[in-house]
Formats: sequence, structure tokens, C-alpha cells
Amino acid sequence: MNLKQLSSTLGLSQTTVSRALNGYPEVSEATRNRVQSAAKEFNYKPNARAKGLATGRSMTIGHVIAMSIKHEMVNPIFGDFIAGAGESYSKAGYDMILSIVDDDDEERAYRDLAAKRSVDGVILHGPRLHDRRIALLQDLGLPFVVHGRSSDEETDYSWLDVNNRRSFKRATEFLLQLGHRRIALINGLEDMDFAARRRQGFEDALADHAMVPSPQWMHTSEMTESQGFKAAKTMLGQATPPTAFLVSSMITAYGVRRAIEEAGLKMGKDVSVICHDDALSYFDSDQDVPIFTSIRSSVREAGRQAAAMLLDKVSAPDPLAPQTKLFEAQLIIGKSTGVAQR
Amino acid sequence: MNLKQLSSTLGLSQTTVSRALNGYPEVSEATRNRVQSAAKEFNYKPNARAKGLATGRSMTIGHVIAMSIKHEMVNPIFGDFIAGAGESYSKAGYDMILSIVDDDDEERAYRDLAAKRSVDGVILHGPRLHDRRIALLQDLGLPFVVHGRSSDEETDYSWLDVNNRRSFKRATEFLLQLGHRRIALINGLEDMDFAARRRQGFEDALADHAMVPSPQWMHTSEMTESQGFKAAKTMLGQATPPTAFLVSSMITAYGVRRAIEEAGLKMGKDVSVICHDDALSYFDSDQDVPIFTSIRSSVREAGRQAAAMLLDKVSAPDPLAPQTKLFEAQLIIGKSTGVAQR
DNA sequence: CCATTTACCCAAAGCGGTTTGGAAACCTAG
DNA sequence: CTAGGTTTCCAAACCGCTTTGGGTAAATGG
Repeated sequence: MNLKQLSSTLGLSQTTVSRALNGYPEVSEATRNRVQSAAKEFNYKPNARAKGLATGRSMTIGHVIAMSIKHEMVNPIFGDFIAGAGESYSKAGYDMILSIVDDDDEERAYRDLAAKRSVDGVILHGPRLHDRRIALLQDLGLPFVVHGRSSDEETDYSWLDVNNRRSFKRATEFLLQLGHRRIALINGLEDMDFAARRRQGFEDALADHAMVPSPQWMHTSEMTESQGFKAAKTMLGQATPPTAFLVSSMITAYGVRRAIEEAGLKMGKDVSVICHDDALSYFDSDQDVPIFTSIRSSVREAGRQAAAMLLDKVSAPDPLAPQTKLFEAQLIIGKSTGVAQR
Repeated sequence: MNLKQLSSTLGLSQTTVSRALNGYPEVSEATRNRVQSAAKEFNYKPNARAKGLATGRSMTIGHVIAMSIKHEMVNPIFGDFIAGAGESYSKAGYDMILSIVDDDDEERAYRDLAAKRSVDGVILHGPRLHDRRIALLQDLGLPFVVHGRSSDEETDYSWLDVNNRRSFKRATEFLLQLGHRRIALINGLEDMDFAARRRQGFEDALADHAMVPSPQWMHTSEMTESQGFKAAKTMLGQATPPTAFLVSSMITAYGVRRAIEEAGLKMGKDVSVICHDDALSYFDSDQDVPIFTSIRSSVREAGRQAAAMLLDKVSAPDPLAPQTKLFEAQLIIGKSTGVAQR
């Protein structure tokens, strides 16, 4: 059923039917009701491509997910973020296009989206310290919101981030209060902006205690279970091992815990662990006392709000000033931390 | 840059330029080269909506992901499956539309996709035992491929599944061989088709040994860490606790392990665990000896192939007969299994 | 009762491509 | 030289919608 058919069965012109459905005032309430109920009856929905062509808007937001074909790593927070964003899109009648591309093709993916005019805007994922994509998107004139930030980007842009620096500083301070003096940081890949900020927070807290981070207690890699295991195992094998671990991901923290147990130690007693928790639903830690003491911030909520910000931007009649939003994470005490052992 | 502009700068008609770019034979090689290099120079890409409107094909595949708004559960395999599918789409020049909808709106989501003609086909996720969506899609005339199967569906349809029954039977047999007689099954939600098949496999193996499954050792729920923990904890607290657990998800298995350890037991020695492993990259178990003995099948590869099947279907000139593909999972021995203790 | 609004509706022109049905130019063969 | 093919290109119709710029009938005002 298309507009022509619908309007002819109603005995009206296409114009009138279109106006009735789109809420224009030039049509009587009686006619509008008649049209609307007919549309419902025949399940008429305007053809998305035709509508988009006519209006010049695609009512679609793009997400480009780049992943190296080699190690096939899918970021586990991706699902939750997308789910949150998708909620906002559904609510607003927008669609979401997902482009999965190889790392090397990411730039081209954005260029294509812009040239083909298939999206009204994009969400930028996983910003690096130096991220050329921001300039590219500004160049292309494609509205965007960054999930995270890019530290050395001077121009203004819209972003939504969690206060990584602050929360890792707090977590470190908490460990210091518990008497820990040998604290290890198991971080994500260091060219990722969030990892740099977390490290800064960690170092800030140490500096306040006139301490400097020890390179042998700093690890940076992809955030998998086995990377956490390997890093922790190595460190625990040292002559003076760390008494506490600050871990950038809950999944990595599972690996750290495994190493702790394999070394015959007990997490929360012999060794403390704090991890960042993205509140992923299948690791629902909403129990009375969570396994891990953690810095928690819902990535799903971040998705919801980042999407909402972008929708504001693309649906505004004229360009909006860049918006920003900074989430504060919660420090939630679980079973994995305790006072430092002598 | 649109077609009109491109053709006028080239001094050619839109027809000729369009044909040159789309590989029609009615244009000389010289002209074609000239057109192609100009297109590259100006980064011309046909407007996706206009092209779609003209051709009647959207070059887009839809994925509808339904999740109950209440418990906010995002299936962890979703990310990997989508990533795999996305690879196939990129390669073939297709886009992917993702619809995140509330459970109750799923049917409407499919109807809308069909009515708005925004996709050429869809992948159906998470089939239930009785799944009305298959009939709906057939009704709507929307090509589709199911990831999984629906047991009591009589009509033919395309699907791609892993042999859940067989692999859970094998896993159960393996535990029986190790001398286990009290085996618990920690399964997914029982209206999911895969969960039913896994249970069948489990029961088949027991039946071969003239055993019947004990209801108190069968648990079914969403596959989260804490559900695994709770179920295992309850069972281990029984007078005659199970000596082995067969678990439907690696994440749930983590919870089971936690319960085992909390009971002062050792996994792989006092209690054995086998889990289904979807080969998620952040739980990369590609170590020499994996933590968990598992039934492994890459969900990312499933995504790749399911997408490829669907693309075959939608790009075929006339309707194809339904295709099916059954993956056999591998049984991989890790540290979590051992002979049953007396 | 007629002139103006006002309310309602419509025909037609885009939007940016593809595709049909020629037409012009160039060969080739008789 | 001309009829008939081939190449090579083009004008215009079409995809299904929105939106501009009227048009007509009913309602209102003097």
C-alpha cells in the first residue's frame, strides 16, 4: 500500500492524505481522522526511501564500528551502548545504521556515509588521544557526538563521557586509605583516550601522596580476561608484588582474580582489586555485596543520552552549539578490597 | 556532488554516467574510464535513498533486537554475531539497520520495516519453541534467515544453527565417562529453542545410561553470572549435591565457579564444569589449556555465514529454496573437568 | 446579495537516481 | 552509394513521497 493507492481508495488527493498524516493544519479534523484510521487499517507507512528523498533527511543515525580483522576483538561494551542508543532512536522514530569495518577502512566508511547521504549524523566510538576522525567529520559537515573525548583536539565538538580521571583518582585514593602502597594499574590500550585519562587519575592520586607510579606495575593492553590474567600473574611473581590492582574492565578483572587465586592468594584479603564496571547486564552486580569493588557507570545510559544529544542536534533547524555531558561514576564497595596486609 | 552535476561537468548525459558507473555495456571503455576517474576525484557516490527508490532495493538488511525494558538484559553474544554479519554486509556493499525494541513491540517492528520498505531482508534472532515471527515474516513476504531454529514450525525456512542437541549430548557423555552420575544442567530460558535442544541432548545421554534427569538439578533462567551463582549455590547446598555442572553459557559458568569456590570446593577436582562457549573474543580461551572445558562454536562465524545466506537470498533474481546450515561444535577439554570423586 | 475570507482540497513540480525507447554517428556489406 | 547493423549517447518517464502555488466551495461581513 503506497500513498497513491491509499489516497485513491479514500477519494482524496495525495497532498491531502500526506498532510493529514503529517499533522498539517490545512486539513479538517474529520478528514484527518478518516485518513488516519484508513492508514492504520491498511498498515500504511510511507516508504522510507521516498520520504527521505523528498525531505532530504534520512531519519537515520550511523554508528561505525572499526575492528581489526586480525584479533577479532569485539568490545563488550558495544552491545550495551548500542542498546541504549537504539532505545532513544526508536522512541524518536529514527533508524540506526551500523557499519562494521576494518580498522583501515574507517575513514572511508565515514566518507561513504556522507557521500551517499544515508545518515543524518553519527556517533563516534572509542576516541583516541589524537583522533583524526573528529576533523574529518567536521570537514564532511556530518553532525556527530563523541562517546568519550579526544584530549588534544582543540576545536569544539559534542561529547559525552564519564569522568575517568576523577573516578580513577578516587579509586586510587581509596586503596591508599586502605594502606596499599604498591598499586598496579591494568589499563586498556594506551592510545585510547579513556585509558590516558584513567592513568592520569591514578597518577594524580599517587602524586598527592608524593608517590610515583612504578612502570613495572603498569600494564596496558586490550581488555580481555587472559590479558588481565597474564599481567597480574607476572606482577605477582615479582619479588615485591603489588598488594592492589586497579583494573580498567570487569572482564580483565576476572583474569586478575584468576591469577590471584592461582598464586594461592585470596582476593579482598591478600590482594585488593578495584575495577571499572560498565554495568553490563549479564554481569549484573546488583547484589547486596558485589564481587568486585568498582567504579560504576552505566554504558547503556551513556548510549541513551549520547543518542538523545545527537538527535537534538540533527533535528534542530539551525546548527546548535556543541553540547557536552560528563558522567560521574560511583565508587561501589564490594568484596574485592580490604586493608593492606603487612 | 550528485549525478546531474557530475554529468554536466563531464559533458555527458545522466544516463551515460549512470550506465558507465553501473557497468552497463552500452558505453565505450574510454568514456567509462573518464567517468570513473571523475567519480573518484569528486568522491561521487549515488545518493542511497534515490538509488533505492529507483531500483526498488534498499541494499539494507535489518536486525531486530528485542529486549525487555525491565531487566535490560543485552545478550552478550549479540555483539559478536552482529560483528560477523556486518563483515559480510560490508563486503557485499550492504548496510545494516538495527532496531532495538521492547519485547512487546517486536512484531510491530517487523511490520514497520516491511511497510516502510527500509530493508531487503532480516535476520531473526533468538527463536522460541513456538515462534510466531516466522509465520509473520512469511506473511509479510520479507526474506529472512533464522539464527537458530524453531522446533515446532512445520513450514520450510532458512536457518543456521549449531547442533545444540548433539553437543550437549556429547558433553554429558563425557561427564558420564568421567564417572559423574549427579549432573546438573544450568540452562537458558526454557522457551528459547536452543535451550530446549540442549536439554534434549542432555536427557538423551542420560537415557542411554538408563538415567533420568532430576528436576532439582535442572535450572533455567537468563544466562547471567549471578543466576549461575545462585543456581549452583542452591544445588551445592543439597544433601546430595551434583558432582558436575553442564552450563549453557560461559558467563553463567563464571557464576557457577564462584559458587563452587565459595563452598570451599575446587573446580575440576571436586566438581566438574562444562560450558557452552560462543568464542567471544574478550573471553579468549585460546590458551594452551582453557579454564573451562567447553563446547565451542564461534558465534561470529555464525553471523558471517547467516548474513551471507541472506544476501544470497535477497540478491537472487527469483525466490530461492530455503537453505539450512548446521554447525557442529567442538568439545574442548580444559581445566574444569576431572574424574568424579567418590 | 455580493465581496472576502476561511477552510479544505488538488495538480504538478521537485528530490536524485535508474531505465526505457529512441536517435545520431559510424561502420560494414552489397 | 545506400541499406542495415553497431556503438554510443540522450530525453523523458518513473520510483513514492513532500510541498508549492493555486482553486473551489462554504462561511462570514457589510
